[in-house]
Amino acid sequence: MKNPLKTATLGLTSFVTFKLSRTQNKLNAQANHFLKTHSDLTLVEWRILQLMRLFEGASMSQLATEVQMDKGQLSRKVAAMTKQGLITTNVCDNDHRKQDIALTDKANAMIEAMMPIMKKRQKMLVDGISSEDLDTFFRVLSVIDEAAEFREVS
Amino acid sequence: MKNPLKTATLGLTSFVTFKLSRTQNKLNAQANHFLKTHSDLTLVEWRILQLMRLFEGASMSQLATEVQMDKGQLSRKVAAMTKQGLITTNVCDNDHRKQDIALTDKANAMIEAMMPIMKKRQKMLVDGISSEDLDTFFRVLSVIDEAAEFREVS
DNA sequence: ATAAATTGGTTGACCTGTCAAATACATTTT
DNA sequence: AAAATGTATTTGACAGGTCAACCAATTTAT
Repeated sequence: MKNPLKTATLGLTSFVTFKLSRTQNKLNAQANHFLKTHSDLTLVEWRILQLMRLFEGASMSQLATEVQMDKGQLSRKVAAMTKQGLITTNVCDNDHRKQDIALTDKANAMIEAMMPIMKKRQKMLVDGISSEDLDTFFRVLSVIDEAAEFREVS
Repeated sequence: MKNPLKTATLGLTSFVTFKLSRTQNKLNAQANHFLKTHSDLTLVEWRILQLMRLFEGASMSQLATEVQMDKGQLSRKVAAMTKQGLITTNVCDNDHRKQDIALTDKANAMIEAMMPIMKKRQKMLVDGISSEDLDTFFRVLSVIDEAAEFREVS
């Protein structure tokens, strides 16, 4: 254990958010590492590609709200990725405000190349955790996720 | 439920990191909201104050490694917060590289004023979760936290 | 039909996060 | 004691994230 959760030894234990944030930072760093060593994609780009793959046909604002991502950031990233040849955009026929966005073959190839590694990583992360524990984990996480929407205390 | 975890309905279920990141974003937004409506502190500033309170006497680099925070960012923030009168810095007598940093009365007052609200928030987040489930949650989180350090798959 | 409100997307400004290089002091080696 | 190495902090550069203003197209209300 190179870098133990020393916070546990202090009063921080009760602070769910400290631990979550810490782990989250480490996970991001790890994901970035894998992407950098196996592709030219950044984490943000990878996430956008995944999103587009999973929510095929969704508009930009749909994607943005779907994963709690800023629409401005998404807009800029989509523009950049279009320039890189990963995405094609066309104004929607029905609604001229919307953009029809789609993955190019190049993007799909990148996804296919990277996917096995990222799947292995996901498996590795939860390796050794029983499925009951994992269920509980997700259930608790989802309760916290909902509670994170409250804007009033007490 | 204003903003359900729709990801659960897709193949994303298996992606621990997507959910964690999503929840983490929402938690940050919530913390920022509480801090903004009840104080003049940003989330980063709040975290630094907490750190200094809990790891009293620690050097900047100790604090930084302790919570996975960039030392550069910390350095800049400490400078800014010193200007705001929240922190005092003095070059350490023993080792002239180090800075002895300490909270001012103003900072301590801010912490005391804010603490009850933030504690209530933490309670609210885990309200209704049984202590067994919460234990499991933290245990699983800590396994993931360790696995996040691996830099090789398969 | 026209004004008002809403929605999808873009842009600017600014703060946060990350990485690497630079600086300055301290310790170890020779 | 000088050179090399290590450590604490600062600074620069740049990507990522957030907020708010903005424009254009569409829908709703009058």
